[in-house]
Amino acid sequence: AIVILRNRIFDVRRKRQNFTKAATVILNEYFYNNLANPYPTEQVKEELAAKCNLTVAQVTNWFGNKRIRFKKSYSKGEEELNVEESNDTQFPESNS
Amino acid sequence: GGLVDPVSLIPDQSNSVPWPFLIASSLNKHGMIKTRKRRTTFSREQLIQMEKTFQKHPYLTPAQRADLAKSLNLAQIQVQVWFQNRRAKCKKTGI
DNA sequence: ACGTGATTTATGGCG
DNA sequence: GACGCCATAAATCAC
Repeated sequence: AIVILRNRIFDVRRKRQNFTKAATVILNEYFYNNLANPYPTEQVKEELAAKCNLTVAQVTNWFGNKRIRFKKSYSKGEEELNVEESNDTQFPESNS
Repeated sequence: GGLVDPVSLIPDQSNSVPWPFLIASSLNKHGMIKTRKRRTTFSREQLIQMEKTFQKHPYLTPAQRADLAKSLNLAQIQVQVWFQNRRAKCKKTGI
């Protein structure tokens, strides 16, 4: 924890490194065993984090990325849901 | 002994629809599915100005918000949301 | 160049 | 009812 804080303060930039194979296995196991509801509670996140030797924030990020990427890969190749698009909600444009 | 295809680990629930493949979308006033605003990436100047303002006042009054939005050519809601997210980040990093 | 972990806009719910 | 916070979606960044 202190190391993390020091890294922040001293702007220690290091390469983003992937999680260990073991950690990925544990996270995937939970994800696919709970596909109907892949939203671990705070407590479960803590348990997973401990088992994986990760922070809770990292576990949260992992599930966020996993959900959206799984959904994308799953719906890829599936038939399009025909969704009515409405032009009636317009947003203010911003120069970006 | 190779790796198992993760999808084969999916428990047998093929007759029930798993998770958000039935998404509860919100509807607009006409009962149509509302389209989500595309995520815009703010310009460097916009970010610099908002950050500068944030350091002075993490919470904006409506008047300050209106002025800032106007000067950056952003919608007020975008400025408002940016400050909310900025506060959340502040809290997350503990700074 | 891509994959994957992290960060940035935007939404809905709740207090 | 406007506003803040939270968890999250989805796009984007960046190693």
